[in-house]
Amino acid sequence: MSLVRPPSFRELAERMGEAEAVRYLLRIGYGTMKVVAESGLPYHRVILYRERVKSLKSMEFSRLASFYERLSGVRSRKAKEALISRFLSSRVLPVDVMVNLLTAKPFKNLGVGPGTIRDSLALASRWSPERVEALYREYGEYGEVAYLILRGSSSPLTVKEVYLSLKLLPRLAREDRVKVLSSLLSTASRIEGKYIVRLALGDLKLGFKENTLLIAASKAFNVDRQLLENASAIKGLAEACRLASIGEYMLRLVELKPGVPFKPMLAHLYREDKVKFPVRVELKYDGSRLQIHKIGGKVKLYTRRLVEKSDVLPEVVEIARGFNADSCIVDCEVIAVDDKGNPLPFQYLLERTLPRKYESERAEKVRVTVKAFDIVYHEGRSLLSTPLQERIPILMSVVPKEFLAEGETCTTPGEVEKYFKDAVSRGYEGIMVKALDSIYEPGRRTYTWLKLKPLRDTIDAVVVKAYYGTGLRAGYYSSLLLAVRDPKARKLYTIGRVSNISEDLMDRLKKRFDQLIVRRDRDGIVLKPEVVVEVTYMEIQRSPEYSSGYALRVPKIVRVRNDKTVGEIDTLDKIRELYMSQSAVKS
DNA sequence: CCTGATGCGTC
DNA sequence: GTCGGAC
DNA sequence: GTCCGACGACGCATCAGG
Repeated sequence: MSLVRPPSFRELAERMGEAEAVRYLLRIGYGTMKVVAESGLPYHRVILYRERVKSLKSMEFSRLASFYERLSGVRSRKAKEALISRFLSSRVLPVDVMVNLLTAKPFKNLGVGPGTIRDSLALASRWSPERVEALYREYGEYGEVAYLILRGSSSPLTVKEVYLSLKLLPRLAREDRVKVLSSLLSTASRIEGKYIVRLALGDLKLGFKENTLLIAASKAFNVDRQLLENASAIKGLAEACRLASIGEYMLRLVELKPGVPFKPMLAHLYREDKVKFPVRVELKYDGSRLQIHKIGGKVKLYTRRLVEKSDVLPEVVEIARGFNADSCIVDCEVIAVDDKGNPLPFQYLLERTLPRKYESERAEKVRVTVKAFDIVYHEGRSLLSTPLQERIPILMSVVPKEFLAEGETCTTPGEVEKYFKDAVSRGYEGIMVKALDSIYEPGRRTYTWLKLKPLRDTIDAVVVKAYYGTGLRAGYYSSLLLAVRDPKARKLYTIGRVSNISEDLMDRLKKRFDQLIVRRDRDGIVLKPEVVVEVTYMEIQRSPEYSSGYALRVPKIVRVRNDKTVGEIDTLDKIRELYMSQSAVKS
């Protein structure tokens, strides 16, 4: 038996530092959990060291958390702007990091949602997951729940430690994600816990988003707002702010170039008083936005949120190879089509655009094509400030006719009306109306682009369940499950949920619903079918989810029908008919 | 191996 | 994708 | 007018659990 006591973790850490000590133990064959036990360090920190993070030194996370608190404490946007502006000017951290910590954007795809948070909080607080979830229902948000149930420790976390731990999550199995999160939460103070939860969910609930931050940054660094906006659409907000902090001249250097995706320009809903003649009207195709970048033989495709789809849609890459330009960026809609080239319902398209990998069987089942409607870069030249009327001829010279969105010029309301009616009768989603003198403003929603859609039929349906709201809607029933009747089977069949309910109406409905409760379940109250509502929608889809076999896409409440009883609501047969009449127009 | 829960991104 | 609501 | 928060449907990806 050896008389030499092996060195304790303390001694090792003093000799070589915490990180090295952990790695030493791992090297000599200790498992992660054994290192945790031996060192007394929190699990997340051991994992970080295991992943070769050298130092965790940086600003204390508690300082950031109290800044978050101050921000959420002030109500007016002006005040928030001022606080953010001062924070950014302070440069306590690199500017892009500060921006990221305010938008939580880097924490958007961690594979963490309410379920993971519930389990992590349960583990950290030793409450049961059921009780944690019950609190969530009451408060509508997990940050507050964390604040309520964590015991709170005073061990100082650093910003870097939290940042890196969260960024690590996607690479871990779910079980380990829960362990890392709960380790962070056990180490944190209660306020810190609240914001760790919110960061992990990618939503800080500070009452502002990118636009407010952008204005604050333009003030903090004294740069032109338009310039910053433009740079942000191309480089992302964090990078644009970093450039702004160096100097306005850096923003001027940011230019569109093929291969670098940018946020596409968006349209407002049509309003008659917003139309500026002459306009270009175009068919509105029911597909997904797609940016085609071409540079020499290389083609890159990006979605609206800048997700690259080049490998998933090889047909589109092939189409782009045929464009009559060496370099260009074309804005278009990708749609699903049948063998004859006729548009298919949106559902089909999802089977092609959602997968992350290309599979030939899928491609054979659902074909896709594109309908291009704009060009923003051509042979080395940005066309962002070139008016639409000049971009269109360039587009037409680059893109073969079959891949162009159908459109024409209108100079009077009558012509627009005629074009619209024709588009609807041909089964299209509606039309776009664009001012001919408009420039292309990346990332902005402007009134120079308008989308006009037809009013659809309405359906009278009965409310069979009401769901608890979350966040600001906690305590209300903010969404309603609807059903139609089948007179033959004498049964009700669900057709989906609807949620655009004003606070006023929610109050009134709550009183009625509370009289009709059949039973409560985990996410809402099941009701005696009595309250009738009239709803409208964009489209009826086949549904695997609802018992009717159909669901409403983009459903909207029109009004509550106090004059109708369950016996008088619409029937399943009518839903079937409406569905059939849709597909009939399309083919 | 299948199924359900969860998360994500499209509209 | 939509809507309601605050500012 | 602008911005934000709270919501709808779908299908795919991933993973835990039977």
